[in-house]
Amino acid sequence: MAIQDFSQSLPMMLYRALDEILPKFRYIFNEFSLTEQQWRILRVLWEHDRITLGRLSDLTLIPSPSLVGIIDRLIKANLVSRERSDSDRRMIFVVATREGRKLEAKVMPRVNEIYKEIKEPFSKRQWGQLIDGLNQISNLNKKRVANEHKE
Amino acid sequence: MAIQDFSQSLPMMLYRALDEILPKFRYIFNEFSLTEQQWRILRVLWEHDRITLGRLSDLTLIPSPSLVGIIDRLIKANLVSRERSDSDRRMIFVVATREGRKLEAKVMPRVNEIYKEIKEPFSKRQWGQLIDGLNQISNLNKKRVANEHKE
DNA sequence: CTCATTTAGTTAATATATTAATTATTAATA
DNA sequence: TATTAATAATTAATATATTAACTAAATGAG
Repeated sequence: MAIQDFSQSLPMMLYRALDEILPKFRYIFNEFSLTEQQWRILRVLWEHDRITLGRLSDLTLIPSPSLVGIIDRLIKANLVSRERSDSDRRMIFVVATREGRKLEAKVMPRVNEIYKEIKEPFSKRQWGQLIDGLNQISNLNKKRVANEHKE
Repeated sequence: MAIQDFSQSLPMMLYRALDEILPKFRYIFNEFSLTEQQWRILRVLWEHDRITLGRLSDLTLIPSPSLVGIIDRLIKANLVSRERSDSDRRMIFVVATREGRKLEAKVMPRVNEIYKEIKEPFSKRQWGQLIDGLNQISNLNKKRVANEHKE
């Protein structure tokens, strides 16, 4: 009890949860020849007409060095395109192509179905507690910083 | 509201939580020239005199094809060794070397310190709910299978 | 305006993940 | 026992992650 069980540590629990649910989604992505990361990018693009690489990295949690290659492959698959910003020529917008947009109607229903399946055995309260707890973990630093600023 | 917010989806919440806490640990691992995966393997070996690759893969959640190379590099660093089983010559045991064992006393206190820091802002009840929720996610299939077996 | 600094994106080197195929060994069965 | 099927580990090919260094463009103080 002194040293806690590794397999019950928070990082391993998070990994195991992902390990449990991701394969269900990947199975769908494979049908559309998408990788999980490609999916995440498209998923964000369906909510944004165009988005800079930096912001895309923040929203997808894909590190920018990885993003470069992933976008390259999405372009090769004719699902997105790159457009350099005119106002600030350092920035690059990523935009979904017509084909990229068409995928939404095909993939989302399948994904939503699986998501519902995962969520189903939880009560609304349980699920909320889980999400809250995860949110609290994700905001550990921000809260501390916010508190520091208060004084 | 019809389609839920991507950034609040369970997978992204899990990723974000990992993204928040892992760098804190990696900072320590780097001081000992360990990668996160190498750490996970050592962490398990400190609780097992020897362990087969298959079981090591289960406990660390590192896929076995990855394990091969990671173990190679741990051997090169003189932290573990491979020993083929006599009873079943397909199996290979991984064993920590003297040097590998010595790391425990150096790394664990540092890691425990960070872990405590992460856990601290949570009440015991909150933390328990989080762990329970994650456990429930990780056991989604097992429960269903168990229920199916009941009949 | 000029130079130092910051910012957005990229490149490079190495490590790991994913999926499928392969090898060696063991178990199972006719 | 000869064959076939299952298992443990590995290899191969491609994609992604991590960390550091780098380039080009924009910002900001003097």
